[in-house]
Amino acid sequence: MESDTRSRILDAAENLLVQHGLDGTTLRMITAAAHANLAAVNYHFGSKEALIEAVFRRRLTWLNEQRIAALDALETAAKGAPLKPRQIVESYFGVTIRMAAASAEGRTFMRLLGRTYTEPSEFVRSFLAEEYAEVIARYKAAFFKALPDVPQEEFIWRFHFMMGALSYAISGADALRLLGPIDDTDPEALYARLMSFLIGGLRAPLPEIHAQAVRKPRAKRAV
Amino acid sequence: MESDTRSRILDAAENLLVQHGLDGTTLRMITAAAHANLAAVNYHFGSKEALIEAVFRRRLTWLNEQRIAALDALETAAKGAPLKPRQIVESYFGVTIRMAAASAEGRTFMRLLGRTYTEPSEFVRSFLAEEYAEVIARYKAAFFKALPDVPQEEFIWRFHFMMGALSYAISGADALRLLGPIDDTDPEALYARLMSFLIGGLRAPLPEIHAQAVRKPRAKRAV
DNA sequence: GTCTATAGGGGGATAGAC
DNA sequence: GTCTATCCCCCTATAGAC
Repeated sequence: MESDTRSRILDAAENLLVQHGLDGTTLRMITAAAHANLAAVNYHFGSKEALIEAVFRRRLTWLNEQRIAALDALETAAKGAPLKPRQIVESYFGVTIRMAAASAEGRTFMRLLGRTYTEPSEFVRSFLAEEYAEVIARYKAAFFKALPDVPQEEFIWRFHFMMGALSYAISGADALRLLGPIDDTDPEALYARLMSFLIGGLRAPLPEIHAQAVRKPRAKRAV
Repeated sequence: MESDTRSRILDAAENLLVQHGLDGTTLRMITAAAHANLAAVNYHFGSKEALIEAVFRRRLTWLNEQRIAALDALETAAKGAPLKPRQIVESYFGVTIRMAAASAEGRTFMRLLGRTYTEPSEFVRSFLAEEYAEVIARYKAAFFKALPDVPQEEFIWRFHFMMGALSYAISGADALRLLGPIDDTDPEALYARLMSFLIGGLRAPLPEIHAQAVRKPRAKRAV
């Protein structure tokens, strides 16, 4: 069961990053936890930033491939017809929740990912943008086709809100436990709850601004 | 227009914290931006942690008082009858969005707050718990009364999801702009969009797990 | 109250032996 | 590939002059 130093460093970094954040995790903490030497990080990865990037890419590349594969399967089955919004949501978020459900490592990573969406660090932003480019393009296209009545800008906001709910769902342990004792040990239940909420939000009546925008293009811009 | 050193430090810290995070912001950055001396932070606040706490409490105490006042007004008007879920949601999130809408400082602070919910740092968690205790208790009680059919655990999750959507809504500029060009300069539009989504999610049909839980208490726990 | 100067610790990175 | 030792930088906090 001896894994090589490189993998041990990645595992240790993943665990520590989710606990202490990007800046709060030091190379000394990582190498100590990985039973490796301090210099090993620079030998294997080149720098702290490059290590962090490797931690994300290791699982994120695979995750996004799964998402695309799930969408491919749906679209093949539909033979060119638009998908149901529910199918698309289940496809995207289902793959995500399933990764969290499959293993403790998956959960750790998803929590790290949830935290990191709000991390404005430039270098993180750039490689996340790279990793997500294809998935985003594919799912946006599928949603636009499935919901031709929803203005694209509205949909982008709703997808954004869905990501927020997902993020909190996964990092639930960290964020406001203030709300009350919650049982987040049952991924199937979490999946069902989240899906119900997301579909409800996605299919909600459009806010009035759209009607206004059509009828009165020169309406006052509210403060 | 000369403000005192203490206020200038708080303002500078607020701006820098949202850009660079808690660990990424140094006292040197803050005092330089505030045109104050490095030692001034320790003189006025005692430590970096105490300064951060002061940054949050300065606006959060007021914000939560507003939320409670809004709920008080609704409940007085209702004379003991349950409120509509929509009213409660609009009350809580409306106050929040309004603070973001009112000024650039409000927006900055709300983005900082959104980021911080996922910050697992112990000292942050403890003073946030303190600041939120009363609001959470009041709103939970109002929701339970308004939605007697929704199991409390389900509601706690849904409130959690709503907080996530709110958080992403406010920190929209930071998080996945990948989704596409979004216009977050119109708080009224954002309010309308978010409210529509949140109400849709809150009122969504309950997931099947509840029916199962009632009918088969000994049902297999899904992995 | 505000400054300078500095203590004292910890950070990332690297040189060079093995 | 892995280690030790070390460089050099930046951090928070404080002592003490003004």
